[in-house]
Amino acid sequence: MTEKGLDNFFETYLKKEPLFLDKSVIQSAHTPDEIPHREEQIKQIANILAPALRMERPSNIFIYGKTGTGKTVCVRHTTKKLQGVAKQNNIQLDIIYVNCKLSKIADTEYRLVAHLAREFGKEIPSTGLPTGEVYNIFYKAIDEKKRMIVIVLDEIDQLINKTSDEILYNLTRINSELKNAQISIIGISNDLVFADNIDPRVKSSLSEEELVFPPYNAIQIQDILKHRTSKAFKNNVLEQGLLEKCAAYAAKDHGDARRALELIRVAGELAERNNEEKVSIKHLDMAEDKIEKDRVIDIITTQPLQFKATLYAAILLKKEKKNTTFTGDIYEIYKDICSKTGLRPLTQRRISDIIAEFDMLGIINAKVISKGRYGRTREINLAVPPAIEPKIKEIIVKDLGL
DNA sequence: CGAGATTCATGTGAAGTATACCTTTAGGCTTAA
DNA sequence: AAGCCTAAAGGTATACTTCACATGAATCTCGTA
Repeated sequence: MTEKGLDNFFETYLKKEPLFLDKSVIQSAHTPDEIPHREEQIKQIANILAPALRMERPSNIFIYGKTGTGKTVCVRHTTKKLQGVAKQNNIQLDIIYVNCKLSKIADTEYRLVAHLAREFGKEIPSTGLPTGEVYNIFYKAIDEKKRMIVIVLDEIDQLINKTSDEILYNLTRINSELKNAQISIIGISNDLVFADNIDPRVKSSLSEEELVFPPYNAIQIQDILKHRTSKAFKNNVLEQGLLEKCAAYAAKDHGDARRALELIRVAGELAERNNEEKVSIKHLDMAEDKIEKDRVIDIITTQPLQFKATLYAAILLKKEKKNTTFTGDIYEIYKDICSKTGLRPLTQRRISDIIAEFDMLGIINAKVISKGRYGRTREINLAVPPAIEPKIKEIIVKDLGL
């Protein structure tokens, strides 16, 4: 594009009628004022948390529900309101929200507690301190004055699966050590059976109250979509039947409202980019692809080099022969890649773990199978759409300097 | 022919190692009175 | 003498390695019909 062309481009962009009225309303960070079909749950959470306003420690809450059932939104909404009232009445109440899944923020006990302490303005080094010491710093930081603290641990199942349930034990035990402050924990889990695997002692103290968020049905998702899109989009830019279709997409396996909202937002962005006046079903399909693509690419670019090399081996191997691959094959190719790039090869033991992690991330499907006489291994398949494989390869090749 | 033993290739758990980073402590140097 | 800097000592978390044992169905072996 020439300079002149670029000028023109921005000029026309500015003149162009935007399709959006207020895009932020359907972005994932947005906490709406009204949450349809969750009145009951919000009421319950509010009831449980209300004692905080009288400086009585609210019961710990454990919330289950699949993705996109409004768990996070409801908790954020309720805590926000709670904090608002507390502030007006000069009540010392802190709400801390931690998403355990966001890579590297809180994926070990140390990092979680360090993160919490940092929320209270303490400097915690990334490594080197005993975990117990970090707990102490945290205790001291919060126990300075009389206050209530509500800690929201989102996607807590990820954290516990990766480490152990000791973290929860320590956290629930903190209260007995505190003189002034009191903390209350809200755990949010996507995994419905997750709590069955944790220490019963921990479980009973953590889930003094339990809430289950059922999936939305298609009608409810439509409702939510209507509600939000009416604020986000201009009138009449959504093609007839689009919301219904979008809701149907999202309700395919279970009612995932977050996904529905993301779909419609991305569809809108795509339509706008193509200078179209209406968002149509075509865009919805494109959006579905784009979301998946962005998700995968985002995960891959942030992986360490060794992980990339491993994934590259899996991709190469898939090209070579169409049928499924096994750990040993991948390891051989991986070693080749290492020697070509000067990367220090890791052991097969480690690669096995890396493969398992990619499985968790949903980048590959790995199933442990026994081939009888011919041993036992993982049966590995790429789980990324073939369309974006070249893109992934490109990224990895560049990063590995091949 | 069928039950039990064997076998393979790797899964998996535990313990050990390397690295990077932390705090504490003690000694040496500087500085100011 | 007090204050500050530096280096050594002693400690931790994390990512990885090493070691050793666990797995589980295809295949083999061998006793029996």
